[in-house]
Amino acid sequence: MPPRAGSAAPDAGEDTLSKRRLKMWVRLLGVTRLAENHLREFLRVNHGTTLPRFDVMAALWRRRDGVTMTELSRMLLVSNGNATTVVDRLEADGLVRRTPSTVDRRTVHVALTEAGLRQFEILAAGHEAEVTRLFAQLTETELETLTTILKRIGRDRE
Amino acid sequence: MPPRAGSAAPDAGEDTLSKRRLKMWVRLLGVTRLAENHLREFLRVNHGTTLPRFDVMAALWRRRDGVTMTELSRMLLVSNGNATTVVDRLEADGLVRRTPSTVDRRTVHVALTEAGLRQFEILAAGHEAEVTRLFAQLTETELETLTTILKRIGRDRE
DNA sequence: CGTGGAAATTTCAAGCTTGAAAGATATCCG
DNA sequence: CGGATATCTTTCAAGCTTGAAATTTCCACG
Repeated sequence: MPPRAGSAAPDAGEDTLSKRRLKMWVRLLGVTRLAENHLREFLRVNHGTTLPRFDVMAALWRRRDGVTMTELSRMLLVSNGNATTVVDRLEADGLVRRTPSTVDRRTVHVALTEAGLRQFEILAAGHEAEVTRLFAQLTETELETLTTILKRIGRDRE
Repeated sequence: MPPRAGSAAPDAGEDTLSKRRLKMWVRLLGVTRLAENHLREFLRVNHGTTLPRFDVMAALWRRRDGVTMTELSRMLLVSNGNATTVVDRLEADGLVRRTPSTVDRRTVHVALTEAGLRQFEILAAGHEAEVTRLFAQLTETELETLTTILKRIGRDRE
């Protein structure tokens, strides 16, 4: 690999910018999968539940007065069919409730039940502790920097 | 929310450190899902393939002389059963090949076939371009910073 | 040499996920 | 009003994923 002659690159190694973006993405994916695997294991062993169920409950916790199925699937970045089946199971377990909308008969409002609310509060505490453990090695500065950059990426795409 | 009296926090808002870690994780997950959804769509529409298939092929590309099933599942951070089924399908399509190990009869070596190699080279070019587009808005500095922090997180956990 | 435990792979059931199609309802506009 | 178009949800087939069990093989140690 010959050094590019007239290049303005500040000698950050052999890689093109494109390759560096690719490597960053591979790392990003790796860190995310590692954390997801860890959290899945935690939820399974300590609470007998799963990541997708937790995600749905967390979304419904944030929007306490209820959301439509479409809103839910957009919040979670999953397909509408997926949202349906996870909500089906949670509903069967009495953790969420579907209520037909009165103003638009196409839509359904989904919300946590009392039982769902109580269970989520327990799950959330453990989950937060686990996330803290997972990222404990980050300094406050790194945390801020990371959050800032991630916000910038998400922009225009949410 | 009363400000904590003797706190040493540099007024970065109302959140505890723990909540900020949680929010960072939520952003991290969001950015990753967004990018994954985008890449899945790209592979499906432009190449008629899927993300897990691409991931397996990419791993086999990096380790050209072949890996065992266990190595493969560790590289991808997925279960061994999962690796088996994805490799099954790729093998049925003639893109990868299983070869029983001569030294350890429990293990199998998996590698890309010629056809798999050729296909992967095409996929990889498109994939890289797409990743570049996805993260185009990051400056070089941000890219370096992000990569450094992600490396630090991955450490001790890989 | 044998035996017991460890490691590699596959198999399987259950749940997750997507993308497309179908059915119901709403909205726009001529 | 009425028809075309769009939106919301569910359903379904196919593929993905996990975690546990079963099978085979290896290795350490008595």
